[in-house]
Amino acid sequence: MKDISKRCGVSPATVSKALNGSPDIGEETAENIRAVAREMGYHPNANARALKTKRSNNLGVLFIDKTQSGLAHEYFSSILNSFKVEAERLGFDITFISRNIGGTSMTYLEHCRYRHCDGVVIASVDFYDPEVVELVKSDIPTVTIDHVFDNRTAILSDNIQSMHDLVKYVHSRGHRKIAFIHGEKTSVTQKRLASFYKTCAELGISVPDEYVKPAIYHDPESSARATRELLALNDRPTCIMYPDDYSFIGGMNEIEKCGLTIPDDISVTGYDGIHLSQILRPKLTTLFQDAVAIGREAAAQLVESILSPKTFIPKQIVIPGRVIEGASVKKLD
Amino acid sequence: MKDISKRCGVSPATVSKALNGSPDIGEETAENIRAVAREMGYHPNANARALKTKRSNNLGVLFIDKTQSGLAHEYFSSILNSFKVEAERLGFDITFISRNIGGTSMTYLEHCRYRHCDGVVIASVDFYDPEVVELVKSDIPTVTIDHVFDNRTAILSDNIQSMHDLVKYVHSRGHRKIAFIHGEKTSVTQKRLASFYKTCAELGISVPDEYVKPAIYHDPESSARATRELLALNDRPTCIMYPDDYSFIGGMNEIEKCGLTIPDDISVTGYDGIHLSQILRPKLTTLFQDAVAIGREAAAQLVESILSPKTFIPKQIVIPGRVIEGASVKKLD
DNA sequence: TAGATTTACTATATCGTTTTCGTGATTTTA
DNA sequence: TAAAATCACGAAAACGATATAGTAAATCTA
Repeated sequence: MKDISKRCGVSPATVSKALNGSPDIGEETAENIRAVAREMGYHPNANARALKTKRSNNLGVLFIDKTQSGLAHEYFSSILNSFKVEAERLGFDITFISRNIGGTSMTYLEHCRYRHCDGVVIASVDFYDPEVVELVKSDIPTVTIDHVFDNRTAILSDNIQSMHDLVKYVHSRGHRKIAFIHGEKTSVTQKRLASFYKTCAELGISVPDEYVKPAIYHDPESSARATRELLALNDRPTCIMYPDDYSFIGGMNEIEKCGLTIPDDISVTGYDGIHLSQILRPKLTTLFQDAVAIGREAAAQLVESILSPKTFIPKQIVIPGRVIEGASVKKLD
Repeated sequence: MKDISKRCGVSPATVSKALNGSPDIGEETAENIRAVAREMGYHPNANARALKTKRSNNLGVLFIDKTQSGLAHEYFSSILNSFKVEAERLGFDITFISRNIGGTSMTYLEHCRYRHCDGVVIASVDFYDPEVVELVKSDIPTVTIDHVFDNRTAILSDNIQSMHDLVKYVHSRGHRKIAFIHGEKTSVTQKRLASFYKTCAELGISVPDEYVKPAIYHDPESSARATRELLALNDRPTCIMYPDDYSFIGGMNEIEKCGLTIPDDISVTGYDGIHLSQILRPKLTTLFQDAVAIGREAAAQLVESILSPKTFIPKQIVIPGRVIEGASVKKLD
């Protein structure tokens, strides 16, 4: 900038203003400065800018999946990608937040401060981890996904309505003996489970305790085990609802091992609507969660809360899902 | 830091040195300063530090999959995750490099300069894109994955040896009519294809042209089409080798649609060794690419080249793969 | 013991921006 | 036409750290 100012015969302050489109610079001068800057290959230094403005244009991303498998879960990797795209469109880069940077362990909050993140999106973590709570309670704007903190913005997949729709669909196909394999206990699971019971009750379906089995999200092994138990029952369900599409694979193997065919002998549903679910044969009937919308909305809200801290009101945004009708739920008569 | 210096009755310079473990500070003073810093909740400002030292401790990541599906490809998302973990261990954060930050489009190189990345890892992009070439030719240290640039460090999955091993395994199971569905033309594909032909030649297997079909990586549709063509041949292959595990799903559907069973009627192999391949039944025989080692090595090399620019010699590191024996290749006699 | 070296620390400049306040010139207003 | 307002720009400080060069005191050397 100094060089540019010399070449243009103006002060560095003027260059800064011209480049940032400040109104109190003459049109002619500004145009000239911009031209020279382009010609000299000038590019701003984000660090210097961040230092002075106290805005880094950097968003933190706190995404830990417990399995440490990285970004294996398509639902979350898809949210992340969508978040990234929208954030970049709005002029923000993203930085992964982690403890254990360079041996010296810092808390999530410390890492955010170190990198001067303007805001943080939090998903797929243990929301009861004290370090996560500390971060959420700090003055750094946060958006959480699929979990609500008091007076903080959250983006939520509509698990209640979605589960309702899915059960209703299964019911509409004539099923009355519906089993549900659910994931480990989180607020998401609780919502789905409650909605499952409630919808069944509304539809006049009774749900024996042995039709509801616990498993682990994204873990085909545990779903296989649950499936085995369900198939061994005297009064078998006619439809098994899986905690997610990926877990279903485990169930699928079990079902085929018993010599049963989907959907002729037993019907199934998934959850998530990942790409894989639609290339399996039969196509899986599942609940599509709009990860793209969730990620985009998370970025949009976070940025808005950063740019307009005074007027921004924390809110909970619920993103609707949608039943994808595959061919895995047989029509009974 | 100023506050700390006042509280300790020393100068800010002393504080800086004490905190960075500089040798020319008295042990007692340093200890006291560290204690006070901890007590006052001091944390360094990465931007200020970067501004002064010209080192951001930030690594750029250039990862574009052409399908814009984000991080859907498990091989790459796994490399990325491993890279991230190792980079963080070494004290570096990572930043995604992209054009189109905040509307104003910048080149990859410009983005790197803007964020002052100390180095960049490049994978899964169009390596002939002029912007990628510009970045690689710049003074910013780079590491590429599965592609070699002159005088630059590259980490390569050993496609030649791997393909050799895989074909040899299939041959050892008695197969002589082996078809190969390959991905779109990249240097990786060329290596695998060449190795396929060479190994077949060595083993005395002739490969009719119609046994080699093009498809698109990670695209079950195109693999399904290729499979259809192969199954329609008068002289069917006894084994089909797929470009990757995920694509195989498309082939699997086609095979089952024909009423054929894997591996009794036809054998198959995958490539990548993603988690999915091992939960399918039958387990897929595939070639495991060590994505974790690749990512880790990429980070290690990149950081070394940053820390020791004088002595670092660009190199190509080849990471071996490994045949995972599933149950998808039948033993013929 | 005088000079040389080492130790422990400080003063100051600087990294590349932005921001605040000020100023002279020009234009508008009454 | 004199006073007020506006315009276009500059001077200088500041953001939070580090690096360089220097200094006084303590220690060593011959």
